[in-house]
Formats: sequence, structure tokens, C-alpha cells
Amino acid sequence: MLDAQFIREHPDLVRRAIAQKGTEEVSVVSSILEADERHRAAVTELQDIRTEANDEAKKIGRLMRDGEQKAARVAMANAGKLKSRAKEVEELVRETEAILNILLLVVPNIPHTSVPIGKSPEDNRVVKEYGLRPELDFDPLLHWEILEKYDLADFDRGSKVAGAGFPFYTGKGARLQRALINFFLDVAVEEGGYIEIQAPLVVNNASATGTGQLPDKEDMMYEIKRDGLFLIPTAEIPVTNFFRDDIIPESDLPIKFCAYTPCFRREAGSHGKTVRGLNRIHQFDKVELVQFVHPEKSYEALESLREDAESILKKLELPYRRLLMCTGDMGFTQSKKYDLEVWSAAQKRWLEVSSISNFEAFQARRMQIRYRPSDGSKLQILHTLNGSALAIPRVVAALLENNQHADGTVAIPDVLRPYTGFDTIG
RNA sequence: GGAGGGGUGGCAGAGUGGUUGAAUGCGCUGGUCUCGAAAACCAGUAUACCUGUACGGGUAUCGAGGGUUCGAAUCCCUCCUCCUCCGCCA
Repeated sequence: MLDAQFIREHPDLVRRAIAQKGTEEVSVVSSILEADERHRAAVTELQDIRTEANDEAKKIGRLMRDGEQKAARVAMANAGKLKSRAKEVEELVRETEAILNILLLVVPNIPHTSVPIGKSPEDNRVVKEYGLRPELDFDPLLHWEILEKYDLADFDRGSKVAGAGFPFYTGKGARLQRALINFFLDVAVEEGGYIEIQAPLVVNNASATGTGQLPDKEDMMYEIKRDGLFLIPTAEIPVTNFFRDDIIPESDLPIKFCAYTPCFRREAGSHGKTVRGLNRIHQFDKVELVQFVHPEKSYEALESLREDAESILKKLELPYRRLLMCTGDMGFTQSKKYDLEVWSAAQKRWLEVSSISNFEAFQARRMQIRYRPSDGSKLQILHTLNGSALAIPRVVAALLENNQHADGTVAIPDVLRPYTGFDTIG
């Protein structure tokens, strides 16, 4: 969320941002300014009353000690009056604060100036395409056909045991995914300098609010009502909340974490061809990168994080493209976001395998993650970023489709062979 | 799951109703001293918010939230969390 003070000082900037993102009415800014005004007036009044009440209480203490019972009783009566007045104003403060907070939570993050203005996915900018899309001179199988042919996954049994969208991975299919997880983590740790984290797979309400999934996007998450927990839709939530309410010395920045976790997404209402096979499932594996950085370094960090994700696609020799998301398609919490999409040779379409975002202070402010400047000046909110590196199932889909040969076999990329222990499938 | 004991400032650790935002020690910063350093000594050292042109003034915060009281770190209730013992368990 944005700071009320920031909105107070830059109302037009915020209005423009809301218009560009299109998630909310611009008029919310005026409502916020008004609510903020009323809230501050109430706070000031309450504080004045308390000042008086505190003085009175101290006076009573003095009088009691000096044995002046009568004067003390007079002061007590006066203090009692102040107390009931304070109670009324307290209620007003609570009320105005609640209104202000509700309004503040719906204000989206402000897009960076380099972000193209647009409404829909068509307005996203394809920045660059890497690698050559394979020209297959035979009738290629779709990845779900390959999975079935070689017993790499079992969707039907997954449906029986859990439900649609919870496949089993079997044999080489399971091993291939484990290989990818290990490979991605090794690249992040050894080449990217990320600290490996194993995170809780469930989070509480406060954590989901901190990264921005709540209050709005709770429909994407599986909820364990009985215990007040959510299954994580991404490692972003637990890993970013690692430092919630913490103060980090400036000299420790940047802090870079990587984490492998399964991810659980309800994906309500999606059916059809584009979600077949591994294209969109309720539980999938992902390696996530998260960075906590100095505010002045966050755009630099965004590019390096992006390169960390891209380096994996290059090593796997997968053709991919990079999209710069437009204001209307990048979501509520981001200031700037790239998507990486890998080419799927049999489906003949692009699959999103990574989403890399700079949230600036938007998440960190919700979570109160601050750093202590080395020069001793006052605490500052830091910036958070994250990116997938990468989502596993769609990488599997692309690998199977792109690397299949006319004889039906599928080649494993060189870099993965030490991890899989086999060179081909089929 | 049962029984008991804790959660105080960067850290350690006092404080059971009255000028306690909080003793003391350590750490840190500045100064004195010194050729320099150490030691010693002196001073400073939380966060958020409100208010004020400024110097400043004020409010809140001792795990969280309620309550009692003129006044709460201190008393009461609920919750969270940590520790010890017992039970259960991959």
C-alpha cells in the first residue's frame, strides 16, 4: 500500500497511477484525502485531551504523597471527566482510521515511468525473443500425449486421489522434475549468490496481506479455515514475509533468497484446451527468487534478477521471449514487471514460465520491513522484488515438445543430464 | 494433548499501582586525555505519529488485544509465542 502522507503530498501522481492501472476509481484519492484529514483532526484532539489527563494524574500523585486529600479528590473528579471525553474521541479515531485503512488498501502501486501504458495483454511490449523456435518436420506430439505415451504423469489417478489438476508424476517424469528443481536451485545458489531457503507451505492471514494476496485475491488460494491458514500460491509469500516487522542494517543489503516450493492455486473457472496437460494445474513446483534491496538499487536489481531467470532458459536451450507488462496488465502490487514466455513447439504458443517484478516499497510498507541507514539517519522502508526461476511444469511441457525427434524419443538438454541420470526419454 | 514457567530498549538484565520511556551493565557515537592507541573520564544513544516556520511541544508503545483505576511494565481477562517436564509422533 501507499503511504497516506505520500498520497497527501502527491495526489495527482496517485490519481494518474490509478487511472493507468484501471483497477479502481480515481475518486478514491479524494476520499482518502478527506478521511486522512478527519483522522488527523481526531488524533490531535485525543492527544490534547490525554495531555491534560496525564498532567492531572501526575498532580494527583503529588497531592497524595503530600497528604492533601481534599485537593486530590477535586483533581480526581476532573480527571474522570477527561476520561469519558477521551473515550468518545477514541471511538472517533478508531472509526476514521478504519475508513482510511480500507481506502488505502485498494490503491494500487504506482507504475514506473518506463512501463508502457495500456489496458490489456495486447498492450504488453515484446521486448526481445531469444533462440530459434524449432521447425519440426514431422507431426509433433503435444506434451500431454508424450507424458501419457511414456508414463511420465498420470492425470486420471491424480483426479481420483485429489482432484482435477493434481497430477501424479511417475518414473522419469518425476525424476525430470526433481532434476529441474535441483538444477534451478544450484544455478541460483552457485551463480546468482542467492541464499537457499526452505519455507513453510502454509501462511497466516498477516503474511498473505503483507505481500498483497489479501484482501483482494483470496480466491486464488486454498484456505484451511479451521487453522486460519492458506496453502501458498507462491513462495513469494513466506519468503518475503521472512523479514516482516524487521529492521535490517543497510550494510546487509541486498539480501537474496531462493526457495523451491510446491505452489497451490485454485485457478477457479479455468477449463479448455489452453489449460490442458501441464499448462495450468492446481499444484505445481517452482523455484522463486526474492530480493530485499536499497530503494535506489531496485531497478538495477530487477534487471539482474531478470537475467538470473533468463540464464536458466538459455542453459536449457529453450527459445523464449521477454515481455514488459503494460500498466493495465501487471497487477495491483507491482511497479514494473517482466514476463518470460517459453515456446511450446507442438502447441505452437508461448507459455509463461516466469514473472519478475519490482514492488518498490509497496509490499515492504505493508510488512514494515525497514533498513537502518549506515549514516544513522532515520529508518527507511526497503524495496522488495521477486521472480520465478522457474515454474517447473511449463518448462517440462516445452522441453518435451521442443526436444522430441521423429522417432518419438525426447532428448534431455546437456546441462540436465547429470541431474536426471538419463539422456533421453523413449 | 496435559502440567508448570517466561516474553522489558541493539544485547544482557532490574523493576508488583504514582514525575518509569523505563535502573544498571555491555555495545555503539561524539568529546577529554595521548605522539598515537588502549584504559579512564564526560556526554549522547528506541520507534511511530500529531503539532509548530524554527528551537521545540505532545501522544502512544515494556509479546498482541481488551478491562480495572484519576493513574498500569506492574492488577484482571483473552490470544500469540518461547522454555521445562509428561504423553503422542515422521
